[in-house]
Amino acid sequence: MTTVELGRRERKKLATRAALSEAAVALSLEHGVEHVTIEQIADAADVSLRTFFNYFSSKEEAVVAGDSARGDVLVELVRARPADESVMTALRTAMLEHVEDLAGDDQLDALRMMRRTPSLLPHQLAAYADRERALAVVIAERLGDDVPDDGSVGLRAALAAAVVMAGVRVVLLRWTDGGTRDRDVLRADLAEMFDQLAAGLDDR
Amino acid sequence: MTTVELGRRERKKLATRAALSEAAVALSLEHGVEHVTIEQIADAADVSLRTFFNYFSSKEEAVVAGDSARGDVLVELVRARPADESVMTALRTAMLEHVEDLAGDDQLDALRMMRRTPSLLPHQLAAYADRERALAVVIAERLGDDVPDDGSVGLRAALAAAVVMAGVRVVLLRWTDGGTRDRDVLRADLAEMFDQLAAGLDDR
DNA sequence: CGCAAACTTGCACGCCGTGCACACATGCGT
DNA sequence: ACGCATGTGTGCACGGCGTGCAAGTTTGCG
Repeated sequence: MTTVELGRRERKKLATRAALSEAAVALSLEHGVEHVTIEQIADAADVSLRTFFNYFSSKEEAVVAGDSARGDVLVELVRARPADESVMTALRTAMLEHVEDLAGDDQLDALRMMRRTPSLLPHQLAAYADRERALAVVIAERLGDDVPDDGSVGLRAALAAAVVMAGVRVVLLRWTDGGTRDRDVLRADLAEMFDQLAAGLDDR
Repeated sequence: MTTVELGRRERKKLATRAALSEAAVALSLEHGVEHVTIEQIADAADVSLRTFFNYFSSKEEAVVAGDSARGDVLVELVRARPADESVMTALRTAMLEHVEDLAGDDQLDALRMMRRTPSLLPHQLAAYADRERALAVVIAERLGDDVPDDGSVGLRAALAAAVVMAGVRVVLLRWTDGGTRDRDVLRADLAEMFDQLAAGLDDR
């Protein structure tokens, strides 16, 4: 992790950012995203409205930030898999590990709130796209491709990243929308998703 | 097509919508999306600013509308494939047909402009998500699933739709970002994309 | 022709997002 | 310990955004 040594300044920044994001989620859970103003969020985090915009460029970004951070963890889990694992094996294993990181019911409630708020959808998808780019780089490295500084990768890596993120998104959406909170169900759906991808999605 | 018989009212509405969308694209191409105000778009389409919001809820939506409509065509092409084709065959064939619909250089310039405008990304992705839902329904019907009125579909259909849309997005992005305008290159990349999906994206 | 429904428009209002200037805190070299 | 360069927080101002509302206009239909 990069969280080893930070000066007071850095720590304060992270704390403020976290406070803003948490306030955004809490207020949105209570009143609905649409009915929360940025000013309320800033007040709850005890900073000025102007300062809010030093950290996030919109209310939606603040609400989604937590979810986004969880996605970064997934990318790191993939990177941490042994180099001799195939791409799809590494992705599958990392994803199943990642299910453990989904914490308690409050986080799940927040997830549900986000997934069913239409105005949040564009920003959630944009967050997915960000992680997809990061994941593509990790996959390209695993494939032995050399990745230029601009982050452009080959078709194969970009495709694998996009497809798996799409699969994860679909499975996660169905799980949060469904009534159950049983993680075994989620694990089973993820496994089936990877199985179908491996089988080429063929129906004949 | 559904464009057979429309009253004057409906035709005017479609014309206004098209005029707004085209004005949005033209002005964005000329000045950049960020520097175009909704008022300018409304003026160019010769309607009031207030009327703009009767058609689109944001500038971005208007700019992306054309691209979005093209996506609907793709979904219809898939639906039109013979019922005895497998899902992946129908998707592959429809997509290759769809390449023909990409018209001249001006449309391509518009596409390029959209793809490289960051503030448009969320709305483009949301548009993709809309078509993904429609595509999932078409796929579910082809699989013989019965689709309830709320549009919910099985994992298999949802997954196939999401994965193929993700693949198309990746290939299209790489093509527009690359220098070439050669459609044979695009066709080849699409074919390779489907091949890799069929092969389960496996690298061992 | 006349009415009901749909569409357009102007107005008003509050929120959003940013540039700017200035105050203040921090870290760093001396 | 001190002072300076740099970075961060805040208030202010301003223009654009998005919507509810009510009044005016057009369209479709009996």
